[in-house]
Amino acid sequence: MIDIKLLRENPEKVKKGITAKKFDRRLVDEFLESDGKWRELVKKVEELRAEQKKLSGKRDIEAGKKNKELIREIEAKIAEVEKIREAAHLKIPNMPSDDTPIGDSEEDNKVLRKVGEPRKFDFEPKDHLALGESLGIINSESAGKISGARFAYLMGDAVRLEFALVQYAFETLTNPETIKAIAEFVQSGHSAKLFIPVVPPAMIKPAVFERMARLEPKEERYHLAQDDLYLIGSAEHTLGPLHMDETILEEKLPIRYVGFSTNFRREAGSYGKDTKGILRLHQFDKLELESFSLPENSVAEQNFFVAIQEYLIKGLGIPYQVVSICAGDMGGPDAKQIDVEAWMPGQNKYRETHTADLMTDYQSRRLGTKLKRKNGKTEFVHMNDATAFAIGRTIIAILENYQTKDGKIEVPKVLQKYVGKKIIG
RNA sequence: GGUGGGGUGGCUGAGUGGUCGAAAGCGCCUGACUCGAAAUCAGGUAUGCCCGAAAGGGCAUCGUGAGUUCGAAUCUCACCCCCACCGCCA
Repeated sequence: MIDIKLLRENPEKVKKGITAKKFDRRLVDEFLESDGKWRELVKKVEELRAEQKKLSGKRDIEAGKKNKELIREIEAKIAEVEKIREAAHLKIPNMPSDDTPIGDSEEDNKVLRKVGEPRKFDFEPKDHLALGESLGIINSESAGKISGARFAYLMGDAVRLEFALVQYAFETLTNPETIKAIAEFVQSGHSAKLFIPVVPPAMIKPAVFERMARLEPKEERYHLAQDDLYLIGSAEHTLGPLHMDETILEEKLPIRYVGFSTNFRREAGSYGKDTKGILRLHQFDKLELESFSLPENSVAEQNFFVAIQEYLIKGLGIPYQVVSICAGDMGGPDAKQIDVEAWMPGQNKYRETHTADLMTDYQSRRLGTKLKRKNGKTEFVHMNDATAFAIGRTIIAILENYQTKDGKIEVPKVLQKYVGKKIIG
């Protein structure tokens, strides 16, 4: 939810932001109109309730009864207006940050930097599926028979790679020296608080999903009708509400988590897109960063997350580019979105492997996650979430970038001790 | 799944129809004492919303929602969650 004060005091600014995000600007007027009515009615009913208190203090039963009827009448009206007001408020997205590129689609995203030279092959590089199948570590065919399209079996060394990535990330994110160096690199004095590893629930209640502003698009979610629960599409979905309806003391911030989870996505609307291999599956494992921070530090926190992503992927020796996502292409709750895209020789292009979202107070306002300042004032915390590793996609990047002429895979140096070998094949 | 107990402020925890937005302790803030700190003492310390330039005033909130009542933390109903024990089970 965006700040009601901003809506009332600067509707033009909100309209501008909303339009940039390709939302209907009339939502703002809809909100303001119902908000005006709502305020009028609230004032009235509160006066009546004050009267009611006096009457009950005097034990004036008759007058109290009459007054009560009036109160009920107005309460009914308020409920009506409030429905419209709330609906409009919830639909209004977060405002894009000032440095977010304007644009409608992927084409308008801005490449901030490219790091690492794509490797020159002296043979025709294969794509990950061809490599994975011939090595017997990716099995799409059986998955198709057993579970359908967009499922896969990871086997053997692909599984070793998966858990190697998990260990590599956990080790990095809980290493005081590394985190301190990255934090200092981003901004002098930025908190070097370590990440708490989490395995969060993979199912979530609809109401909480809604409060995370992540239930929509619903057609993208798997719903378990029998228990009215949704499968998460990211660990973010159950990490974000971890401090729902809580007030956190200023000195406890930032709080940082790294969650491992299996994620479920219906991939509605992407029929025919990336249908081969493991780039876009209904089920995939991912390590996700989530943090709750002071508002004044949240921009640096996002940069910190991006720096961690770069550290991790650079450590693997995979070329990548960092992209600033334009207003029309980013998520509703985002104020700013930065993606890291890894070089994938099999497709001869960069593909998204990481994303870092700055939510400012948009989610925390819905979730009721607040902070209490040392001076006693409370406000909403700022939230950030980001990918540490989308494991499947990182495996793709490793297979394709590290393939040898005879179809084997060199294991990136930082992973060798976890995989237990230098060559797959 | 069964039985029992319970959800109260940043935390612990009292309170079973009106004087309760709520005792007490912890924590936190301010002041005194101190060279300074600790300890001690005194005072302060929930949130949201509405009206107001402000001072201030008002309303709501004791898991959530509905209800009974002139009046609800306290009574009724539904739901959610937690704990204990039993059963079942990876």
